[in-house]
Amino acid sequence: MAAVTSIMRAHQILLSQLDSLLKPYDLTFARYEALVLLTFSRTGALPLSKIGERLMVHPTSVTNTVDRLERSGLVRRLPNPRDGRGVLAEITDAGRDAVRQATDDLMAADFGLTMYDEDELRRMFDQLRTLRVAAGDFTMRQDEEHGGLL
Amino acid sequence: MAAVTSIMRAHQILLSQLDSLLKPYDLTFARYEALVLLTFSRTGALPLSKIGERLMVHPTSVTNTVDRLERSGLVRRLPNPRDGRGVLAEITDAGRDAVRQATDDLMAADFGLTMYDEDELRRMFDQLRTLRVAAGDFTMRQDEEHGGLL
DNA sequence: CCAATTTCAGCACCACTGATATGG
DNA sequence: CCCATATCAGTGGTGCTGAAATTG
Repeated sequence: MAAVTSIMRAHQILLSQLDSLLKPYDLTFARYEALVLLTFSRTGALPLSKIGERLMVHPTSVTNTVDRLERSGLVRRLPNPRDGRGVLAEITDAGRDAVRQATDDLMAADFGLTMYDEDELRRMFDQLRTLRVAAGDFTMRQDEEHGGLL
Repeated sequence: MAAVTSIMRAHQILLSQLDSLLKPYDLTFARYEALVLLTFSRTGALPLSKIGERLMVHPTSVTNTVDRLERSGLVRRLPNPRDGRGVLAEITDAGRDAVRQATDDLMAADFGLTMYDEDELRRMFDQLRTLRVAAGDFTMRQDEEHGGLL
């Protein structure tokens, strides 16, 4: 139970710090993750379905996230040329600028994890990986590089 | 960044599992935490302000949580005899029953952390403690025991 | 007069369900 | 005909802000 509470609180603390840092760019952490994913795709565009898979979010949530990004001009929707049912979200130049600046700010703040060194962060990742694997994370094919950022 | 993402996903995975387990009792994890806190207080009643401190949630969120618990009959509101401005949330018999059964279920499911042994869970708690301390968690006085559960 | 406690209205966000239109 | 993709409407939960009433 103590471990569960720790994860819940850690999430709460981190999210509030990151969202504060991202606010100037009209981004939330969820929207930032989606933008980063697009940045590291080969063509800067991905089907919404693929975004949902990678980020492990519900299809309706992807629609909502892309709506919000599109309204801010950071992304634009395109019909998927390889699937008439599908829609691509393509990052715009403004989107690339926003990601770049936001990432600079996040890195300057060590993603809110200044209190840990490299080894501790790696151990934390390794430990939580066990839980994520058990839940079916990490099961997608790595046919698109994303710089190991996600 | 990888560590941040891990914490976010771990939270997402755990919360969805725990909420599923708690649904039969008309509880969410947030409401369950509040009930547990009351269970381990001496008199079974606490001021809303203290609940907010302990759980690190906003005053308006405490009001909302207690509203929901009161509607389900798991808690009742009382005026605070030691502060005319204050309100106590007192756990009811139905509330104690719900906590007992819900806790049994959660323990049977190892709180969604079956894949870890005792040592790993302790290490995880210790590691995340650093972050929580930096954010001001753990700073309240321990004038009420809560069984080390929170 | 100022501060603390609680509540309320309202807003943003996330997760989900169920239904629907369209295309593979 | 069935399945996949995406969208929409709507619900519940959480987290906040700003304002108000009450009391210390």
